[in-house]
Amino acid sequence: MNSSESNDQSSGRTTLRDVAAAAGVNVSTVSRVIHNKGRVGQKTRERVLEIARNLGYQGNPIARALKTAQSSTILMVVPQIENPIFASAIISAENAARRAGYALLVAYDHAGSAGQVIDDISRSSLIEGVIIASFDDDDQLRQTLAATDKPYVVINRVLPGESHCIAIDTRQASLTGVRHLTELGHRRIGHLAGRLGRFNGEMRREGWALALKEAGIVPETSLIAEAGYHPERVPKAVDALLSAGATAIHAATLLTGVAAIARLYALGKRAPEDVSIVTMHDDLLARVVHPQVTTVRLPTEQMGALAVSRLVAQIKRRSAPFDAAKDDRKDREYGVLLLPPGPLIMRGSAAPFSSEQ
Amino acid sequence: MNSSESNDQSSGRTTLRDVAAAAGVNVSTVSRVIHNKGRVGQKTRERVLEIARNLGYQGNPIARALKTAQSSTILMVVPQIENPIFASAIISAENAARRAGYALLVAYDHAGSAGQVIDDISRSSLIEGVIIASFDDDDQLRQTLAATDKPYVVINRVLPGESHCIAIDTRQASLTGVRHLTELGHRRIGHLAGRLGRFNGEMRREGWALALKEAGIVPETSLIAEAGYHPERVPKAVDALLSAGATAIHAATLLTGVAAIARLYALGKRAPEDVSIVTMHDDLLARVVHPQVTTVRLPTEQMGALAVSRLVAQIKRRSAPFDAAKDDRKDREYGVLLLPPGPLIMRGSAAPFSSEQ
DNA sequence: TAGAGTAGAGCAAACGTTTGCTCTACTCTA
DNA sequence: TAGAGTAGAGCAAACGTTTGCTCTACTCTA
Repeated sequence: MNSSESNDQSSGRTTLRDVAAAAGVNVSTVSRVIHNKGRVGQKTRERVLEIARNLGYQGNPIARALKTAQSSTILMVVPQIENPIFASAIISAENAARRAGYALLVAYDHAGSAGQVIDDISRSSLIEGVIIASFDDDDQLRQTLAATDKPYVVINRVLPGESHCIAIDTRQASLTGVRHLTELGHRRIGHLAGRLGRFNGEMRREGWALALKEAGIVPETSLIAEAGYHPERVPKAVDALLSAGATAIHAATLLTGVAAIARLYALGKRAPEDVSIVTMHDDLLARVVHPQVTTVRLPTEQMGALAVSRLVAQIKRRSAPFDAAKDDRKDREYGVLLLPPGPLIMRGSAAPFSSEQ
Repeated sequence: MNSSESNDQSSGRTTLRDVAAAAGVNVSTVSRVIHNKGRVGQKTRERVLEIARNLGYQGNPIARALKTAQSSTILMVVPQIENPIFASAIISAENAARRAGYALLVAYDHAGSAGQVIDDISRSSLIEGVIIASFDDDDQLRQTLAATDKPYVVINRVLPGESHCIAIDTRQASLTGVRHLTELGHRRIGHLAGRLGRFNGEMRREGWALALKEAGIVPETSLIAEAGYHPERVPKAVDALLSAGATAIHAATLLTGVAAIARLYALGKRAPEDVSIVTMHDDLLARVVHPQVTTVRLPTEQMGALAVSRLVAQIKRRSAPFDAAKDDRKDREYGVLLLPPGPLIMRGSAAPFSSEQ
């Protein structure tokens, strides 16, 4: 009845003012207690803390954000969420963000324009930085980045001239995978390519060629067939490689590698007896099919976590631009980061070359 | 030099005040123009609009949120992101949210406690509602929901006594799938079960049993083998079903269905020649293996989109609790929603029973 | 032509914080 | 014991909006 009786008459949520009133101190004191800032007496501190706890004070992130101009929110834009590489990057990024006190907004770039997504989201949320995975072409992505006034990190590709990139050295991954095949005695090794002309597609093709040359084999164009990330293009591509005499195939992605195995079955052939298959990225999928897939592990989780930590470092640097003392510790975090692939996981899809193949 | 020369001296971002000053009107007028609220003259409106455009005024979501107590942010908690069901629900939820003017925070519940996740996120973000997918048991989830003061929608399961649930009628999906097998002449149909005792596990088992009874077959316990969502448990489970004489298997999930096919290969058997496989949920995975998987499509995207629209309806209702006039239109959105499954997609993993099996 | 009505705008408070500055009452030192 | 120094607290402005209220200058109607 009494209007000063209860404070849940208005918003319902306990506010700094409520705590201050209950403790008989100024709101500024409560604020300082909560954030451990400024000097406040031992007894006052304890009393305020207890009252805050009793009243269930939570703090209003919005009000704090307005004052400090920091929303503690970052955005991650992905072009595909069903791709296990992005799924695992999202998981690890979300974990890393939460640990760093940031919330992660995830947006799916269904229109194929990361810039548009960023604009849309910015309308309803104040985001402090962006992690971008995108299939946009170099120029378009560069434009998007140029138009962004926020810190960002590009993942899963290297954009020439752009230093805030974190990618996986898939050239090395392909090299490792194909080397395994040459060591198994294969000489005619096909490459079921990703998207040629794009970063990851080219890296893989180069890795394939490198491993071949290493073994004294001349890479032949006829042993390259492009399928991108599209399983439906795999059968035709596999057929082409088989016609070219491939006894082994290096697939650019786990999904197309699995599809290649399926194609072999459909042709009445088998992996690895008739054709060996090696791909990259490890995931449930690799263990759920027969034969289980021999693959090079990719540090996708590391990529997600590092993207967050680099982004957060940028955000912090920006909010304290002249604090050079702290900067030196972070300086090494500048520059393109190309993560080495994980180990080769030998499972059942690759076997020694046999003259009967 | 002149402190009134430029406004990018402070935050850098154009503010309502900047626009008002440039247009020679009060900030309140600008606000009304931007939001189409209140009466403002035609000429003033146009002038303000143009100046706002020229200055690149964007609006500050944080300030708006503080004033209106609406952050336009919702949280989606998922227990697995690599599960294609959740991946597709996330995609569609994110799209629906963005269209409704909301941003979607995605959090991965790695600790198996949705409540903890909600608390953590609430610390850094003001969220208006929560979409929860969880593997917590009924009691734990109920506790979490009771502790939440925000609107919520539980997806992918029905919690007895809880009306804000959206699930897929997987009993019907299993019925459809198994009926297909009985129609193909199979009599001994094994069930590669999900997690028995849990909602989706039980629904599927019931659907399997229903279809059997429909065909005059008595469901036998020996024809049920539990594998959950764990592919590594599939081989043993499949072996058990085969020992029990199964000529066909209904797998509770696409992933275990695929693993079952792999197990057959490992045993020197084949699908569908030796054993037919039918599962549920359609996804790239179903088309990437050999044989391609016969499956019952699940409306996972619809589930994600509906979760958002129901949640948003709840949020709106809460912010205008006494506006009964608008309510009647939304009333039908109350109550548990059990979405009918999609059609059976016939691919290569199920074939007519043959006496040679 | 006088009075009522209204369209178009401005004023000012408020949302819940943070933080620079000020004030008070001590505790030291010389 | 007087003066300087400091610990502990409060004051008040500000972040960028939204919105109820007020004010002014019209345009009507009788």
